[in-house]
Amino acid sequence: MVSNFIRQIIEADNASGKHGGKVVTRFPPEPNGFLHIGHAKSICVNFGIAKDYGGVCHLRFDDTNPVKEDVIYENSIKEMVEWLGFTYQPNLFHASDYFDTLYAFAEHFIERGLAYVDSQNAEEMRAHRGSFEKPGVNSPFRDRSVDENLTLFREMRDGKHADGAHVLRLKIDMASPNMNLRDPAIYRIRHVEHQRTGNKWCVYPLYDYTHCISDAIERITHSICTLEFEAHRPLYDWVLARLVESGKLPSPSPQQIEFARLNINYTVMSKRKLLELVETGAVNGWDDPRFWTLAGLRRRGYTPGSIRLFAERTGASKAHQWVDMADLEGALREDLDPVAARAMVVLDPIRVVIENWPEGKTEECSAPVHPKDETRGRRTFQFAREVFIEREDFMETPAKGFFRLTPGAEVRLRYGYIIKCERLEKDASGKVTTIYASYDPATKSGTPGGRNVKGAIHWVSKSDGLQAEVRLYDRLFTVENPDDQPGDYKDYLNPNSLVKVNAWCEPSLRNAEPGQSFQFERNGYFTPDRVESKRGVLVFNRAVTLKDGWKP
RNA sequence: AGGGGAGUCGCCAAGUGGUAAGGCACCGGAUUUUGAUUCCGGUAUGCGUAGGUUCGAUCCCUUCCUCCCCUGCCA
Repeated sequence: MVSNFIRQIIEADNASGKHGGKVVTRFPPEPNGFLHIGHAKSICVNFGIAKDYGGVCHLRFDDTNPVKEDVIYENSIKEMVEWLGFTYQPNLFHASDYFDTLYAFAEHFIERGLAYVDSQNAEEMRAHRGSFEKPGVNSPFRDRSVDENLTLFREMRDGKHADGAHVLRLKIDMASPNMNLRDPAIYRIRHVEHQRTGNKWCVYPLYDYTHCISDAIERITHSICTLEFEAHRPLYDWVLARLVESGKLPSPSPQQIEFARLNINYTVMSKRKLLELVETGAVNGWDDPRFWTLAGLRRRGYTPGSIRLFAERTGASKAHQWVDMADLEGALREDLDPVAARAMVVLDPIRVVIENWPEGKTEECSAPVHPKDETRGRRTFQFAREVFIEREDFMETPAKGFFRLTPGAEVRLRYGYIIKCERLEKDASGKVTTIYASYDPATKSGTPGGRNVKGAIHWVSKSDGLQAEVRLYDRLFTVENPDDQPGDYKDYLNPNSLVKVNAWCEPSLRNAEPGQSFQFERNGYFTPDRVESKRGVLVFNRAVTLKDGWKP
């Protein structure tokens, strides 16, 4: 386990007995969108740390803004957390579980003269907030009496005022250099039905006020979030300190710790841009396999283990991360290589006719399901007169170092026979349409003492091969950081990010199901598309290519 | 009257006063009927910059530079 600054804080707290050795973290998504790889990182950090220190991690939906939130997002988020391999039961919570307490605490702040109802509109509040260089000025409503504040706040709660008419603010310091401390709003009026509390409330608490109190109620020990909340920490601490000093909340309070969010090159991650790409049809839905949403990654063939490995490798720090897409791909290869069943699939077929093989004859060949695990058994397929090989495994005029099929030369059809290219047939444009070859009957794969050649390529015979659609994905954008380019980020979409091909597959793939991962030998890792692949109509997604060490 | 953070190999990332871990990538070499995997070996006289303190500095002090975040009744 790699050390990082968060673990150091926890270990120091455990050593001093600050929380009695307990570690309780939380993953607090707002149910207003789908999870992406950045959230996965946060999930792995929070659940991972809890697990490593014998603690628990809560899943808490930050559902304080009913105008933006929806249960469909909540369900999707739960599904993805589970898919990643983490268990949140019985620690599933909602900020809305605490609305009663939050409200009572708000009255408590009013009674202590630490909160007031402000009747300025949003524009006036903004104008009075000042700027980075200039202090703000107090609201004309700042000195309302406790009774007046209480009365007004209760009226707000009781639906006597329109949206935006008033807001409840903490009375801190309008001159603070930290904008978050310039009398932050903590309650606003929203006559909107809430997905969980229905029409019980028409005032809803804001994030800064809600989050810290929710953490404290759940006895979270370490509240891990991203860097942009650093400037909110003084407010987080201020609210809890006031509640602790009046005995409303226990001590010690949770500690907010911020780490750098994850960025990955050749993609965009903001909710707004993801939504725009979906709505403009640049991609096909939230689970498009080119998206780094978790739904997209899953559909593409990424495994939970690969994402956990990736999260572990990228670590947690306060320096801004800009991680190579290749690192995620590497983690997938590493996760899949030891377990993925192998199969031969020709993605870009070229016909080969073996002229000295009798018409109509077939012969069984076999190969291990996994080359390093014979207990997984073997798969079988036919050798026949007519087979398909990969177009890129043939070169009419071979480049230096090319040791696959070439005119007059030999190559092994993996698990089958050695063949020799005798002559070619081309169409009008010069494209090779058929390779005529001969085979050497003494070279069947596995023949003791048999001769061998340098090259071995994959193939599928026409006699028992299956046809399938295979979707080849590439990076969604052509530049490392689409957000940092002149013009619109959408100008940099990769027009070749999806290429569909008709492939020939060995028969063992007949019953392939979504959720299964296969290594198509010498090509990459593929999975049946969970939406469109069916028995008899196979559709595979390429999750990632194999590493290719060949350079001409 | 601004405040808060960050800068260690191509990408991540430990170390925080005793002479630069590790991973990924990359480069060699071995094995290989996947140009994959696996296995061996290699890769920062250097820690944003310039000074200072010290026997000794990535670490402490000072200067400067670069980047990120903060003025929602979003989270």
